[in-house]
Amino acid sequence: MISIKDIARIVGVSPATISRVVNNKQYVRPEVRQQVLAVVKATGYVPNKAARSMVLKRTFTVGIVIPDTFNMFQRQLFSIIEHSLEEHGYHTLFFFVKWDAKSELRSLRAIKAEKLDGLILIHEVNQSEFYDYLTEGSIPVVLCTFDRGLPNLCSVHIDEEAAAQRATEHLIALGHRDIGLITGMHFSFGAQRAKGYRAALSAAGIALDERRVVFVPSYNADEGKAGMRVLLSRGLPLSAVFAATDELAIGAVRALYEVGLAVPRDMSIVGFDDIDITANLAPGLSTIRQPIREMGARAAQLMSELIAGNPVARGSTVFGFELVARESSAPAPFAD
Amino acid sequence: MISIKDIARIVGVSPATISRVVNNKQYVRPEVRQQVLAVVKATGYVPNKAARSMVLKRTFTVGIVIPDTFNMFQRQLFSIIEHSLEEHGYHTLFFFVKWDAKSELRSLRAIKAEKLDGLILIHEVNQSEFYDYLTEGSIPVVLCTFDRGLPNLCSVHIDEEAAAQRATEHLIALGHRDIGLITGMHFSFGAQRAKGYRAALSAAGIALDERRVVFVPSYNADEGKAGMRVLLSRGLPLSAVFAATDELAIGAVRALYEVGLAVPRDMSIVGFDDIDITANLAPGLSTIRQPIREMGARAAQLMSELIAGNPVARGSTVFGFELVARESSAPAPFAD
DNA sequence: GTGAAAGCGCTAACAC
DNA sequence: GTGTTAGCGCTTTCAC
Repeated sequence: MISIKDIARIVGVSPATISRVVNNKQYVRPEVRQQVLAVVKATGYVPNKAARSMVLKRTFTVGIVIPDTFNMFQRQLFSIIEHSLEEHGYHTLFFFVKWDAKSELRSLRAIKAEKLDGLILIHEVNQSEFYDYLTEGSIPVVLCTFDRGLPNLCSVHIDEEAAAQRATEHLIALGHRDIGLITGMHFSFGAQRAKGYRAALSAAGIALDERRVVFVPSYNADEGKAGMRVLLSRGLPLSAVFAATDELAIGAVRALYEVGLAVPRDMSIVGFDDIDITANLAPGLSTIRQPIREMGARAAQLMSELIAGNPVARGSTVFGFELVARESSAPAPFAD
Repeated sequence: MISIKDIARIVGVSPATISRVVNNKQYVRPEVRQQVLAVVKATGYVPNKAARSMVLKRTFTVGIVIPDTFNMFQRQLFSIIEHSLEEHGYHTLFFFVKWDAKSELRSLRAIKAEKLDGLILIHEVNQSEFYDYLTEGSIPVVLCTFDRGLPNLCSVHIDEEAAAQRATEHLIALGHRDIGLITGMHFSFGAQRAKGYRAALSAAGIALDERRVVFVPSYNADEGKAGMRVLLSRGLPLSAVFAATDELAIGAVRALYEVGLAVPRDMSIVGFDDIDITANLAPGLSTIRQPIREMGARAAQLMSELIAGNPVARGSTVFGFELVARESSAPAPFAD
């Protein structure tokens, strides 16, 4: 591999001069600069990042911790963050972590070894050892789409509970009273969205029946299908279901389809997240839109400020959400 | 940041000994080894990867080049590759590249700077400068889901044309004669799948009408919707459409829904890839299944062999495919 | 078994 | 303006 010394030898100057040119520093005669640039181009020389980061003690790389089985919302989000970070001059290194202690600790080790400039979490880890590392201040940290009440960390998210309440209220406003909930275990948003659902029913004076609530292990379409089957099997009146993610909603619609029920004719469905695909389903899925672009861009920007050492307000940045009513939710039968 | 010297000082031995322990080398007294391990654990010491890779001239990192706007198939694929690579002891660094020369060249620079142990491409780049780098042999390379007839590179893919032909034949076997095609520009698979479609029609003695073929700029649902609208606007008889990806198919179904047409009652649709979501749509999408797990695992395994310097057969590894018939394709009206 | 020393590729003082 | 030097954190001979 061609190194800075090789270039120096070819041009007939010292490595220091090459370094100055490559890093756009002053104090190089224009002619020399041109010569160096020419040789760099001809040889395809690119400075070794490892060597560079060793002396600079900066890696220009920020880590992104995401769930091993990231869903479409998270996929969109991390694409956005990656792009924003790139605009701020940072590379991105992904750490896929599973929902178990071993995986978290292994990732933590890897993260430490990389000597990253910063870390963005899209995945809620659980190990206290992990949080100790995050809060000890050795690295700038931004939590994205959740917070944990850690006051000295920056986080970017929406009001999950209020949003879920809004989704449920939408169904109530359409005249539905027998409203089910499919949500997931793990990750605090699953419980927060359940809380919003309960709050909406309660505010509308609808008695909460826990048999209309299903917690599934994960947030994908397969689980949504399974969850809807459980709901149907309980035999209670049910005219609408709020699913805690769009993917759960998609699976729920599928379960209905398999038993010959149509959406929204026989059942209204509302999802959550407004992932790309929802608008293109048939019927289009009513859902809660998170301002994903703005959230991702803000996370990247906060990170960049944090790394630069600029003063940044710690704590939560709470974004607004929006109900997007599409075809999957319709007035309840016999609604007055 | 705590370094090997710190550990050495604490334990009261030399850095060399610490290195031996950390890397599981021989020639360390058991007692000393235990002591070192204890201090490593207590301090949370993790060797600096940059320093390590500088002396070893290995980074234990393989790059994955993926399209900036990766689709769900590619998302599944790179998750699989990432996991497999991890099992082989490698980290993964992603390079998102756009379909333009500037982006490709920028990524190429970044790739060179990282001094990666290997590179897997899920994205077909175009710049000859990029291919020069890939073929010059300075780094192990595996192409995944495509090949470019570069005999000295390893590639893993299916027979795109045969698979597309199979998809089209499925529609023909259901009695369809007026079959449209929606496919994309860029990436050779778009053209290969179009070729398979044409071959199937031709083999069945169905005259090819180019007005039933639409090339859209990209492979997502929005484009599928746009493509279907174009097809409908041309006013030709049409009872079935083959979409070159599942996402295109999803958009096509949506376009039909918006004008009050139902699948498969009014139109049969076949997609391609068998992404996760297709089985959970309503109706489920008939499609071509690529053996994505096997392909991803093989790509990772080839890479690992290549890095180890083991002899590996260069050229293409061609995997089989499978037609998955679900509800979106049904017999043609008036089929005999 | 263990330590001292060299060196990986680069940047940043500090001379000149 | 430019070169010399030291050193980032690590591994690896080579003495001992």
